[in-house]
Amino acid sequence: MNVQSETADKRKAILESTLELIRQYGLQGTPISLIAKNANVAAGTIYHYFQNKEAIISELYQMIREEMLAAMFMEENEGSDFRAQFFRGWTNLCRYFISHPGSLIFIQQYNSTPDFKSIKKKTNKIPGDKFSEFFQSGMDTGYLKKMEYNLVASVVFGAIIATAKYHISGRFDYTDGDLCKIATIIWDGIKLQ
Amino acid sequence: MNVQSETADKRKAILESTLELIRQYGLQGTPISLIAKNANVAAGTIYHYFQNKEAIISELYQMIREEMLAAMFMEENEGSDFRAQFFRGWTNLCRYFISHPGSLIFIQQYNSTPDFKSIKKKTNKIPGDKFSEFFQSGMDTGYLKKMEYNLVASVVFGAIIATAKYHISGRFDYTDGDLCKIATIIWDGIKLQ
DNA sequence: TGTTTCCGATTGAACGTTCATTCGGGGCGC
DNA sequence: GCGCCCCGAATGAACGTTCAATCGGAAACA
Repeated sequence: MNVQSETADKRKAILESTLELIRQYGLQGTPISLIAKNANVAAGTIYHYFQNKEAIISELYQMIREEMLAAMFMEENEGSDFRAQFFRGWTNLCRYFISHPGSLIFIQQYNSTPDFKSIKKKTNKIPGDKFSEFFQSGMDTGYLKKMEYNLVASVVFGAIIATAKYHISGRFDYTDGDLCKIATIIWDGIKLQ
Repeated sequence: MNVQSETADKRKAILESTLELIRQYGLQGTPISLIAKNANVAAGTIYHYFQNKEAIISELYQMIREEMLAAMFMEENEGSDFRAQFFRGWTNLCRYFISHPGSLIFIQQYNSTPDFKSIKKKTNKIPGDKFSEFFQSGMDTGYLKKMEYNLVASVVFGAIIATAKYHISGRFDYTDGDLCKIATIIWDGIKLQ
């Protein structure tokens, strides 16, 4: 096929194939054999690139977490006011999940699969802090009601997940305008009245 | 043990044991053998009461859905005004999940397990309508902003799930007062300003 | 009451399948 | 010919499900 090292390609193919299959069949519904077939690779080859199935899952988890952060803080946010930053951040993350359904499904399944709970702990702390700082700054500058971070988090992140899930499942269809409306609802709930 | 028919007890024990094990080990992490041991029953006995594993899961799903509805519309809501009805309904459902962690975990896993998606369709319609009517009446009587149901649903239900999940996972602790504060955030977001 | 018959409830070993992982070998670049 | 990449059949553990055998109490009969 290509000139460039196929080694990297195979590894990437395995990861992509795994994510795609998990989106379709779920975490426990995608055996190694299927991953191999879908990546045009023999089952044994997978064990050349990864220690075991869990290592694939783990690497996908790390990748997706980084993508999420990158998606949320995509553009320069420094210049604009707090409300605009919030809207951009919220809709960005929501759109990320909507346009990467595999990522949402993966994260949901990963989080509700007790086997993987132990590994998670390592990388848990950083994102929470970043978000919490953002909302704290909103309170300090008088944009937001004074309230604890965990209360805001429930509403803000809960709505992101729910919206993306509804959209992906086909239960509802959300246009860009709808996302803005939802962000407005949330904003009206958290802003200093 | 007891005088009363042990037949009914065994059936119930199997269901309860299954729910408890799923809470601990997840849906695919609880084999029939474990369910049997935990219910003090032989593996074969389970197949006397249920056609197969899926039938147990299915029955649990129906049970929990009914419990959810009952929890949300627990008290008489007819007399009070819309705002009070909303607060009671929201906190009731949230508290239900917090005090029945197995139910939340089960529902989450069930919804994200493609194998069971097909059976779900049968009972999907009724609850959505009930909720949608409730919010529609709020808009008609001038309590809520005019907006489509699916926009409200994302925020309201998203926050319930997220709050209960945070609480159960031990990430945050929510007191009754906290639940009220979250409900207030949401109310401020959806009410007619 | 004592004995026999009968039937649903219960058991757990056995079965067939599926899965993650291993292993021995084949081909290709150096 | 050595090392690396890759293959796919083989392996064994785990699982859902089946089934022939047993249990225990209720009904029938004496």
